[in-house]
Amino acid sequence: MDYQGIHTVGSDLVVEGIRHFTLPETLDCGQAFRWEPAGESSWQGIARGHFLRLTHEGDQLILHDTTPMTFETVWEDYFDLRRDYGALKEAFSQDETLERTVTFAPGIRVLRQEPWEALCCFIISQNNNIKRIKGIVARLCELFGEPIEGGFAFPTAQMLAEQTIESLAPLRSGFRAKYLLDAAQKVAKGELVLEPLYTAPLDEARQSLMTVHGIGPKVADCVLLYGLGRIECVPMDVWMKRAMASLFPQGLPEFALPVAGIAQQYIFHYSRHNSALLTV
DNA sequence: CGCCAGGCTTCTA
DNA sequence: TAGAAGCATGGC
Repeated sequence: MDYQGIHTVGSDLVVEGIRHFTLPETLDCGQAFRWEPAGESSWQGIARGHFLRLTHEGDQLILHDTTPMTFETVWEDYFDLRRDYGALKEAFSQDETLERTVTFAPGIRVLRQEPWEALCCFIISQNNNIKRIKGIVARLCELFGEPIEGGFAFPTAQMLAEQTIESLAPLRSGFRAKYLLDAAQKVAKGELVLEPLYTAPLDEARQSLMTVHGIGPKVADCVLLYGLGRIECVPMDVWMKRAMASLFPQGLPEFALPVAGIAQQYIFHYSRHNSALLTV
């Protein structure tokens, strides 16, 4: 558990004694695409159908206009605050290289996003850059998402399944539009059911995701890690391949394998910001 | 302007 | 079955 307790101040919810969590490192490390800075020490975004603005002050995390109920049912899980990152990072420190990547951005946590949203976002991410991914995701929500307080919810598979390549054109998502459509249709028809993938055997889950046209091994692993809580999963994109070859030519240390996806997030972020240090 | 982007599908040998 | 080309669009 990475916080001590909560209390309310007016309409805000204050998380006391927050540890192993900083907003820029967690919300801007390439795992989620709907968060943006909102002033000094504050960020805002929409996830799980809720708008949230939050502020980090000292060891307090302030969730503005949030009830204890919403914290307990949405945000505590989304930010994975029940997980003990202190223990995790201490374990990672057994390996000198892994320790270096953790020290570089110690405030990273792996978010527990909605599987359908993660699926769409990482389809969009393929052969794309972060800036444009965010733009496409924003347009996707504005055009097809349910209006909510503060913006738009992520569109449902049913809503997207009713679209066509032509009606998706305003997204300017290029060749990925047909992939989104196929994913939406398979989910809407029940040909792909995401719920069981939280617990299904990993390779079975991966194969199931890869039945979607446009989902390969890397996107499937992103959905498993970021959307389905499968923290043993390591998405191997170009940066991770480079980082692994350079920093861990023998592979990750064995003790890290059960939580390799979390290690991956530190390594990924480190390699993106220290590409000059990666030989090979 | 030209290269590249948290890859995948399709074509080719 | 491996490796390369093509893909839409726009960031830098």
